[in-house]
Amino acid sequence: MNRPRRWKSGAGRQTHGAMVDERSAKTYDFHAAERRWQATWEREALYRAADDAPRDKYYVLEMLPYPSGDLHVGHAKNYTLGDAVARMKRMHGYNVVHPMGFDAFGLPAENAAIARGVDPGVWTRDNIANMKRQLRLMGTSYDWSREIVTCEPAYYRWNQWLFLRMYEDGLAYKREAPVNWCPYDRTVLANEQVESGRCWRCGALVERRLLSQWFLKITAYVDRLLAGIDALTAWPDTIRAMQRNWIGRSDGVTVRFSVEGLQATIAVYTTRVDTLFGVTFLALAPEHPLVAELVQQHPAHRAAVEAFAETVKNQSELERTSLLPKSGTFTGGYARNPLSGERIPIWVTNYVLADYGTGAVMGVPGHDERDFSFAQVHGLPIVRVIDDPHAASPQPPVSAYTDDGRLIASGDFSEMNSARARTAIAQRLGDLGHGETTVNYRIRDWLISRQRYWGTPIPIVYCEHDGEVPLPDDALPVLLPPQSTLAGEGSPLARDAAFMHATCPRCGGPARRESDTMDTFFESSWYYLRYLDPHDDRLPFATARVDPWLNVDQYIGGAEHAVLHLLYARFFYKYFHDKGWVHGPDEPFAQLFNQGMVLRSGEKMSKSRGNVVGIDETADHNGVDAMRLFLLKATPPEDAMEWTDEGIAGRVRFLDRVWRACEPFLTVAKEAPLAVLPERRGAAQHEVVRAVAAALRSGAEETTTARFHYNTTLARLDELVNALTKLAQLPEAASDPALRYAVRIIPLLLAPFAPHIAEELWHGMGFQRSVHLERWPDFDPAALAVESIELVVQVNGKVRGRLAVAPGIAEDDAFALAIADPNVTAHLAGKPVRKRVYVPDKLINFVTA
RNA sequence: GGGGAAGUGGCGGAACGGUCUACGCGACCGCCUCAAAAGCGGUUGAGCUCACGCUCUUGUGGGUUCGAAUCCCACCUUCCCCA
Repeated sequence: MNRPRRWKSGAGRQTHGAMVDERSAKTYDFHAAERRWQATWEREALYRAADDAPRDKYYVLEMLPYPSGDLHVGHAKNYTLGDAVARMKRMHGYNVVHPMGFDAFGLPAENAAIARGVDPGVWTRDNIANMKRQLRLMGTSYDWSREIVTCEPAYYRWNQWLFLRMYEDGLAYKREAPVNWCPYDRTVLANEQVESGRCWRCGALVERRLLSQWFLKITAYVDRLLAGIDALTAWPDTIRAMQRNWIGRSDGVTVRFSVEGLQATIAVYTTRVDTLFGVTFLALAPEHPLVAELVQQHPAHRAAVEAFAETVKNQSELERTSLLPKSGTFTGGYARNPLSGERIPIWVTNYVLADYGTGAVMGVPGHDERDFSFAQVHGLPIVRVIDDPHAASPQPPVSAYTDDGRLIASGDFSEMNSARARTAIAQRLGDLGHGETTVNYRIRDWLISRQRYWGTPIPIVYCEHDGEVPLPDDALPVLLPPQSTLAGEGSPLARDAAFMHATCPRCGGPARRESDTMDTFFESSWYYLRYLDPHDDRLPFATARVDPWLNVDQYIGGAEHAVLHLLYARFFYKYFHDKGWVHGPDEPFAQLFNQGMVLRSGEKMSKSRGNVVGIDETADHNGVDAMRLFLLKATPPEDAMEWTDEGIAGRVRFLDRVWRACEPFLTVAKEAPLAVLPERRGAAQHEVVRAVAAALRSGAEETTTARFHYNTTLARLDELVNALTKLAQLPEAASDPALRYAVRIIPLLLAPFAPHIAEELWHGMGFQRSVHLERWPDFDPAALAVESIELVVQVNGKVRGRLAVAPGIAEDDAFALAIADPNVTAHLAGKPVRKRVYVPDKLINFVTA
């Protein structure tokens, strides 16, 4: 860890003592510089964001990390990008707030506690200490005075406070519902945390269980969440599309079927009401409330229906909706088609879910694939009511025809096209009182109950006399009891007698606490507001403190949170808006940037694959600046990049080249003026000054456009250092104004990307104040002007000549030169020129007949 | 099945209607050295040609245009999300 010098370049040191001394004086010692400057920045609180500063604000935020332990270079890519943006914005004069904290509740800590017998709090805080060390080691410019740790009572009490406000407003409620149960983590999961029927954390197949659970009513905001997506033009289209799909708005019709012998009707929701005349059965979820009445009416079917319901009960959503043949059984009951009057058998099936739509669907096997396969297995009739224009329908049909088309065998509606029929049939159903148009959403309320220990206790008690009672604010926080027994069946808190014992705030009688804790996504739904008022002990955040900073200008994180965190946070923010706790923009995150992963040998880095490249080793072997430069240089930041030993070595070499080119001239460079372009004595000087301007322009443009393709900016820096290396070899280089200008400005160009060597060079020139308090210089377009440009001459679109001409050459002169070019003349070969295209300073194109 | 993103030298990428391949990596040649490493300088898409040059080349095939990696259509492949 503390080896004083690096591992690869500057070779010979380890074997030839004389060379060590000779060369090391000239070689950049990144270890010493990086340690020294990190300590200095920390001591001077260089990155503290001032709340009262009058300058333009800029809030740059990286997604709150889970403190899982060691960071690797994949994490570093994310933080390096955010840090470069923050530094660049500071250099452009913005008052930047760039905070960091830890999403510290959650299952890994609890599972580690069970596996190794350590306290989850101790495990978490140890990890946080290590991660903070590593984040500092990376040279990041966080304002640590704003740090938050979500497992601390000073933070989670405000989760409880917010929960109580939502409870008062009817947005937090408890109900019994079939829920996703992960048998491995022994807790329920939100729908957003189930991926292809499996637990998002452990991959276990999720089961369905009927449990009483706490929900947040995100569906109350669904229209605003959907409409808001349109305004998020600075978000990646992929994320916007994913959120739209997840919300899943569909416009359809609710149809009510009367049931023979019962007063009740069965409501179904369909987007294909044009196929209503093709209904040959109704399919109910086994949990549908009418099932009990139907079996009472038809006792012969009771045993079969009840047995079926029992087998379905524990099936996962995946098993029910996509695997294997659909199963079901007849209830004995019949309904009537409200338009055709046809008699329709009522079945219970596994593929209809109780909590989606109405818990019942109309079975149209002629035009729906799942209905088709169900009808085939159970011998139900398959009727075509939409004409298939491509194929003469075989009888019986061999597949469902799911496209729109011309209606047939549909009474008055025959011959209409599907779109028109949907409107007409909805109208008729409305007139008859058998249905109406309905908007349906795929998204369901957010289930926040977790039957685990390491989370925010839900501030509710159950009183024998008053029932469910919310705690008053002055009873907060409800603290997590220490030393709970974590292993075993059921919720750890429920087994903690001392915790569970409570007093009813209403009647003073004995009460039992809620033993569920909150989903950790609750914490991360509002943390970015707490950063702006991190020590408030009266409110989660004060409106007057957060408003001036809102909203977040640039949010940076992985795409995996597209429908989890990013949807929840938007929901919370809209609620806060309604409460008047925040004002200003309608959305919390103005711009979103999804950075790509770091791969090793083509695979994602993970401990289980054993291909992790750690921060500590990389910092030790190559230096932090080299690591940052490689992460930014290899690809555009949104792309996945491959970590290679050759790639990082290339950046170590680059920094050595910077040092060798600049270090001998530091003492003479300090007084070089930056406001005016230096005298340029020859081509080498012109090239250096041009390269400076190109790098300045690139860095500024990538920042203001929020494209952040600093890979191209760093390419311009490579060119600058290449040019400077050449210039530095000329005699009398030390007195060259162009060289002094470049050496003076290079620390400023490096500052956002390689902050340590930038500071080392800057102080080497004799400046006392940090380079990170300096401005990004304006570039002078005059520096980009060249004496001679290459004008391309094409004949019929093919390059036939290149002319070296002065920029701004007159069109007539350019054509005269072009015509005189022997190769151009040869290709024109006396053919008449039909058209001449002229792009000034770029190209001429002769088009012949 | 639906939605989205992307296919450019040996490799990562640049260019996003005007010279295809900036910059880096790798490879090769030279200088320095007793030698090597490091460093510095140079070469590096393919084919044809003694050479001047010519032809081809941005997944494939069409289209628009004086001109297409870039815009449009179809297809192929890879990755991501939702079923």
